[in-house]
Amino acid sequence: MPELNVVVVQVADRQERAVAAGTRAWELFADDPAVVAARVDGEQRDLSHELTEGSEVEPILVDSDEGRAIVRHSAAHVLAQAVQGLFPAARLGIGPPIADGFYYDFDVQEPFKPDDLMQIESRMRKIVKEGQRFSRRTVSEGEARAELADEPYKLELIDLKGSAGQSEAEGADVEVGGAGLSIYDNTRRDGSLAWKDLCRGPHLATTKRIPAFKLMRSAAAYWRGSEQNPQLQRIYGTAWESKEALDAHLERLEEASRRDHRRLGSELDLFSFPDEIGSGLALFHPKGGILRKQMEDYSRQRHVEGGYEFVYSPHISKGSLFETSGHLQWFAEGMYPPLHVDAEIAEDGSVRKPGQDYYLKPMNCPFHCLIYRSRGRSYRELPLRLFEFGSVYRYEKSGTIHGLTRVRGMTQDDAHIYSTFDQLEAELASVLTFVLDLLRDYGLDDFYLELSTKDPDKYVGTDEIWEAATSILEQVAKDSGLELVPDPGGAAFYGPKISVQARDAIGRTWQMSTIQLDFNTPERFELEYTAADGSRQRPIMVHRALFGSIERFLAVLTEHYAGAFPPWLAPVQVVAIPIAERHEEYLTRLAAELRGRGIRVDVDTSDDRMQKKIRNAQLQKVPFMVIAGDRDVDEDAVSFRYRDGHQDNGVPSVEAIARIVDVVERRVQV
RNA sequence: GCCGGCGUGGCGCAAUUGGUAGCGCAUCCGACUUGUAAUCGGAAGGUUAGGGGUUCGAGUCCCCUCGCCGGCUCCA
Repeated sequence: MPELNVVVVQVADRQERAVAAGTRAWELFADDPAVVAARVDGEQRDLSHELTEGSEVEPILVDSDEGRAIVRHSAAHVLAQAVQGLFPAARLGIGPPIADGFYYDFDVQEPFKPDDLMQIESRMRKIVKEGQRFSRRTVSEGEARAELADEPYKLELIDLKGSAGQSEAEGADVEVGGAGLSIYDNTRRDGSLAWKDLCRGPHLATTKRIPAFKLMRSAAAYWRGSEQNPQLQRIYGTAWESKEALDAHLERLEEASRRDHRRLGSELDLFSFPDEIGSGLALFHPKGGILRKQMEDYSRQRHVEGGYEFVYSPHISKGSLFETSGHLQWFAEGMYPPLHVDAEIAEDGSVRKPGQDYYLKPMNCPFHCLIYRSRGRSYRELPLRLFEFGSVYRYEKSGTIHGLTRVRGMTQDDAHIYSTFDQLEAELASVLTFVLDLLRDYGLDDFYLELSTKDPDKYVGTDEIWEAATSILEQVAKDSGLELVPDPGGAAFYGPKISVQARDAIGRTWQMSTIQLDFNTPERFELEYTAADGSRQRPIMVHRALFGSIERFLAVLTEHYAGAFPPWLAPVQVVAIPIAERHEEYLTRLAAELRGRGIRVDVDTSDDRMQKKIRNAQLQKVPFMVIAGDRDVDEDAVSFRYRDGHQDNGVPSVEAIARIVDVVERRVQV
């Protein structure tokens, strides 16, 4: 029997082996159920892949990112088979693996209903049980077209592939990526064909190897991601390497929903969105107001220290300002429509005065530019840092509004820095440090950076300035020591940017701060400064917002802390709980002292039972409960109870006050 | 904006095949004062998001509007 030499790469070692010709990848791994596919010479392959001389073969384990993607991709095929079984008229879109799961898009007459999902899922379970084999065969374009004649969307994908262009549809490369075309057959144990799909693979050996999955929801999605295209019905599912991993994922989702700031916002009485006001417009209640004020006060203090100057600008302006800035030309649909004022119509209906259009401002920068331009500027004044908590209004599409994270009215902690090119590097470095320090003070400390660079099809300014500015940004980002993720082509047309992404307590990432260079706006506003040599120069403008918007930042903090804010931010820092009515006076005196030290404290003098008061404070996630009964009063002490339920009894009141004040001043979490 | 789902007192929920709206918490009143997550009793509170229609009869069925939720698209 002819032999081959192959290299088997296990986790910790490489070993050369001679195997019989015709050996398939799975044979190297003794049919280990944890191995779902193989990496052969750098390419992901099915376990049934036939090895060739010199192949380097590495197992892909089910609990790796690649392994889970293969499980999910296979689950997507099972989903599609189940759907076409139940709804033979359903035409296939694409069905890729995604973070935490998979989806498949279908063109169907009737959108799926919740009951349909249950039916589909149970049919999927049958298919999994059947243990259908996934087998790959390569086909010519003509063969593929013939076999998929009934699947117009697949044919379109083949067209796209043929027409040189990379397919832009997310996930489409999963169907037709790589060199040739391949079709995956699902065959039953008796060898009959159950289903097939155009697909690059790889897949699991059989459907039975899908360890755990669940359908999550259905929703419409535009074909190939474009609003111009028809909508298909998408079914989302999740799939994992084990039942335990699936359960853990579902538990994470529940945890996320327990932390949902919209829910906590009403439970903790922080804010609301009354229908009477309008979509995406929030009302901050007193407790939310305290949080917001704390955030703003501390931010202001840091900005003073950082050399920013504070400015204010109105919420509305004549349209001409936004013509100068370019907003009306490019982003009018993102702005509230104008208020038309001052028009006068004569008796005979003729226009005596045409009137003016005023707009709610969607950004603060035009105003700051006018402040810059209000008089001649010298290079000695630069960098000039203008800061404002500026409230802006954007007419976001109705379907995109989401709690405090996507609103129509928001307040940005916005600043614009006008700088010479020579100052740029030092200024950007200090801004980035400033940003990260501030975010850390609010308890976020796990970051990475994203560098968005020029979109070659859409930009203003010279290539030289883009290159120079981009390399400065990159240098600054690298010097921070943080992970840097490139975002090629992601820049706005007017300049590159760095954005700071923060991971929260349960590992989700949020885009927080952005530091954005702008070569365009100074031009449009004809901003200048007089340089040392007397020449007129144009400053470079930097837009930066640290919180992004206060509303959004509050939402992120709420979810990060699950509503249990660190004491310095907590709306109520201390609840004093008397065990009986006769202890109220003692606690009232203590509370007065705390209040004198700037602590937000309530004494619960309601006629509830003390246990009930503890429960209420606990549900409100108050950081400190100080409880006093006879023993404490006698000893001039209090008993602490913390949010985690642990207690510390008989603490002398002087020490108790010091402890609370200390934690608040140090801005630490308890 | 698009597709789908949902919309019952402040909040969370219930109302068999369409038969005339209930419960818990919160609120108010009264009693009780009790060492670490819910004391007891009573009262008040809803033209079932709004409008139109079908029906002897609509919270339940149909249409429109508004809002919310989940995705898609968008996010200067």
